[in-house]
Amino acid sequence: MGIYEELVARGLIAQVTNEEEIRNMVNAGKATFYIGFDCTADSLTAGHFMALTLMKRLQQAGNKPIALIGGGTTMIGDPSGRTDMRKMLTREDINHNAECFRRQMERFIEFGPGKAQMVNNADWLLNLNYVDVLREVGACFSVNNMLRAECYKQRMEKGLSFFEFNYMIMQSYDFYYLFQHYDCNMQFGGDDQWSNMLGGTELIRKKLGKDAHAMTITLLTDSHGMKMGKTAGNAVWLDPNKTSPFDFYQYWRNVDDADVLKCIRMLTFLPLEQIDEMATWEGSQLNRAKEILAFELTSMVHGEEEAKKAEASAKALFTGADSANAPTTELSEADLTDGSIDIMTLLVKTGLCPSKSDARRNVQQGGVSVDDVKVSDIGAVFTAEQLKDGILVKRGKKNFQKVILK
RNA sequence: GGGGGAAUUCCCGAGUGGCCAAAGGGGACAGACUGUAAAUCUGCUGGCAAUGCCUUCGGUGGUUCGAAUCCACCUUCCCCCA
Repeated sequence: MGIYEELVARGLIAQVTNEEEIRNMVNAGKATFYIGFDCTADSLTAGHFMALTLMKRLQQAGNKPIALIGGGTTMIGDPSGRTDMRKMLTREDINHNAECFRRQMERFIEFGPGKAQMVNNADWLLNLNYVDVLREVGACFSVNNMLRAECYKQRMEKGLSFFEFNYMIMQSYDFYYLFQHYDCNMQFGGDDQWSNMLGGTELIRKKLGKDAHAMTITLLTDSHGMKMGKTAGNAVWLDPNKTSPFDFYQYWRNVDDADVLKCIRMLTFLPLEQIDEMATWEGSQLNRAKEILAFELTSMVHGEEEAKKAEASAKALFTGADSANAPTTELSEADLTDGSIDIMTLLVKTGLCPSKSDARRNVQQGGVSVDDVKVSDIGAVFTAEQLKDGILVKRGKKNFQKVILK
């Protein structure tokens, strides 16, 4: 089985421009492909993770990845699937973000001569001359066609500025540029990028009379059709300072029954035979599959060491065993009032609740416990004596902090 | 260029002088049930030194005892005509 067949079997491929040619090229390790990353934040997210694993899979099969940092395109912002315009970022922010991306990617992909490369489209986009671009590139685009593109549909109702409308042209130019200067013959991207990507292959055909390829990755959605990798609108980050390894682990540990197998297939590197066997598991047995998923992904992103810790913490928390690896908050004497601390202040200090009002609600609704004893009195107080040995504070079933007085 | 409309809390969306921290829905959070799942039911959803006080209805001023609500100007967006 070639790499292309494996990608299909894992359900990773959504659309391709020419299946036959792409299969041959990819299986023979002859593709030089790029994936663009918009650097709108200072960390990659779980959503980018799939793209990273895909680059890795293809690299292992002998193909050459190019990670394109959108230092130039981020100056505009992709309107695809958005209902409002993105906030404009400054150049300094964008450069900082690009640097953060690079560090995270190096964990997955081998960069170096003859291996993967990283490029920044700021290097060629920012110096373009407006009139030249209009004459050379703009002439190749039909506004009529662009308006029909799926990615602008939503914006046709809310309004789309000319500024953003140009995003597709910039992205197409990237491919055109990489095709000429880096022998890049294929573009990868999320399925929502399809129309932007076709813009690139069209441009190359019109300007150079040559064929380039495009291939999209299935968007990872849950059983309700929502994009995965987000919790309550917040992204699940790959940066351990933004999403702790434990929270990262828990995110995957808690996916829907209906989504586990799909996630394992698409995101992990476990052999397909092993996955097919898991597919026969049912009911509560799926919990085992979720543990595997969470462990595999956490070790890829944060290392096996961290994955083991997260797994141990999770087990300890839910089985009531020792809490040696629990996330810990250290308090000092200064955090105490008259040698003790009340439950509401404690919840806020540990970050378990955002405000005292919220802490009060949680206590009143019976969601708070300390060392597995429910706290129902909002005036409950803990003394320095109790805190010295450490106590385990829980809000709800899944949020907890060990608190210790230093 | 001309005319008309809109901006409300995490999101959608009611509210057109006091009864408004602001209906309803979604989401989130907590509880019950479970398998750390889903579905369902219940509670809850600005903050605080909490039967009270403070901040919030695009921005800035104004009218009024009192403004999300009225007036002026500004900003942004939508629609129609050119």
